[in-house]
Amino acid sequence: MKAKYFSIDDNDMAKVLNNFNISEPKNKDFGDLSTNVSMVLAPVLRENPLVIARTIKEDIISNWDEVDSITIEKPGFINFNFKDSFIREELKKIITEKECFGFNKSGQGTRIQLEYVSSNPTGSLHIGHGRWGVLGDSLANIYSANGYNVFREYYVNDYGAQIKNFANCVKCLYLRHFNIEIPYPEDGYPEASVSIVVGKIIDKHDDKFILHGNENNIVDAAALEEEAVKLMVSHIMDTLSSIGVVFDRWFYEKDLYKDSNFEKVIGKLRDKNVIYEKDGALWFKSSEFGDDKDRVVVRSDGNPTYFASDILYLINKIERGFGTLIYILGADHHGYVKRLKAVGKALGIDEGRIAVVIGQLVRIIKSGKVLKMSRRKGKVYTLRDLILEVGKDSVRYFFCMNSFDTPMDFDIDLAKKRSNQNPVYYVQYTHARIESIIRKIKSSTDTDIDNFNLDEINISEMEFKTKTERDLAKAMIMYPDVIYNSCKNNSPYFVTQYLYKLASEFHYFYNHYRIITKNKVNLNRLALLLLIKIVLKNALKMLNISAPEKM
RNA sequence: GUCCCUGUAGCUCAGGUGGAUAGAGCACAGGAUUCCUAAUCCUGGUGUCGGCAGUUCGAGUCUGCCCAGGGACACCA
Repeated sequence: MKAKYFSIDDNDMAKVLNNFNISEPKNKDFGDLSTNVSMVLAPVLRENPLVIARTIKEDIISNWDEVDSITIEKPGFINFNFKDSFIREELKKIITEKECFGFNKSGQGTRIQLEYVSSNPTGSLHIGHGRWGVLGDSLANIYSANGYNVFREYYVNDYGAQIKNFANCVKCLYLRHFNIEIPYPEDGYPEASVSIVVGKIIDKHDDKFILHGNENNIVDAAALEEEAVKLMVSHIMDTLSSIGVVFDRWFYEKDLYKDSNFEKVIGKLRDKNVIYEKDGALWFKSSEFGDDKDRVVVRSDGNPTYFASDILYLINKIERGFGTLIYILGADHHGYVKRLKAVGKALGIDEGRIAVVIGQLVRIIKSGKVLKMSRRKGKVYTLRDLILEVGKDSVRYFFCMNSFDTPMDFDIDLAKKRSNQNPVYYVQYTHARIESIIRKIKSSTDTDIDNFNLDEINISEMEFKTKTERDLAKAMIMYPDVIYNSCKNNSPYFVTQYLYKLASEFHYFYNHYRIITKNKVNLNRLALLLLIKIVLKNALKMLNISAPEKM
């Protein structure tokens, strides 16, 4: 049998390594961990999986110090339990690592840039932007926790046709305020939303942008545009920061065109022979690199397209030395993925360095009905409205609750409920309850909780007197895995799911066992409680959701 | 027409690399508090995993085709 291990050729070995797993079984009764390795080996070794399982059990797993009670089940699963001593060793890490418990170094300091939201500064953020913002921010936290060197960036489109259009709308409404009528742009933005910006400009600057005594040129359009963009960006910044979404850099599109950078890049692309002229426009040969068709870089009127900026920005990111670039885009932008990757390929950038996360769209549900958005009339339920209505914690939790692949419905009524129907409260209540117990210990027992030093707890002597306590301990030591996996899968919702599970186990524990009985504290359980508090806080911090002392 | 996403319990959704009896929450019904916050806990689940084929020891998971819903397909951004 042993000889057979060595007779596996590389091909089969790869297959085995790819397919075998060791994980928590769906059904807890099977044990703490389970592996399918013998079933994966069976076809390769041409041996009954049960026989292989027995060999592995005897020769390998039984030698592991961490493991207790190994069993073999039907098709060939090997199930085993952790020794309590192993769980205790893992628990010690919570005390030594504290707020860093759960972190790992798998990212090896790779510099990684995340770009998200990047909404045009021509209007308020909508609900979807909130989802990308929260997703991006949480993901950034998770990557950091996995040892990456993370940089968060918002790309401001302050260049091109859309911004000109916006500027014209602003100009028109601004002049109208001073009784100068010019026609409102036909494809202009809704007046209702533009007028908010214009109102602010007038409050701040009054008629500063009016050029007096000049018949042909009545307004300083460039300065007005600059001010309008500035106000919009700061409005967006305020909204996002109110839910904890902050950036290391706000990157302005205009900067890409400084110092004739554009001409230089076009020159480079020409040298690489990936660009050509047709119908008076300049085209990029994206179809040669996996896109459906070639794309225009410079229009026949001489203006660069948005795609041109994409190219410049991509090159800029690479030149700044980021190892991996993550783009978080809404589903309405998925068409860009192919051309973006095409540019990467054309420039010889390793494919794995450009990752695109496509998030599906969000609908608002209010009183059981889909809230209809009428952009034209400017009657939009904005992100700011949502934040004001349900609050930061609910916004963050709800946006992290689902896989981003799922189009999501945001149920406003649910998010506002202060009851067990609302998962945010359920999770936060756990923390508040722990704090409450601590207060109680302080006020009505002789245990000196203020000087109760976790470092002094002798975890090695901790006992798991009930299955509940052991399960709680086990749930806690699984937390680092959650952080690792949620990074690997770009899925912050693993953390929300974990939080809910941990909260649920805690509430069960709380309802069935007492920490304080007749003014005496059960120190074993108190220790467990304080450990949960740390893990809970860490997980909440990963999603930037508050851990309240009281509720 | 082409491309992307989705289809799992009444509703909202998990089901990370195929694995054991497909799971949570909500809703609904009943129960629990002399005692640390009842914003809690306990009990109650027969589902054509959208459909049909295929791959294999094994498919909700992989492949193909079909059906349904959402989104994207500009010298707009």
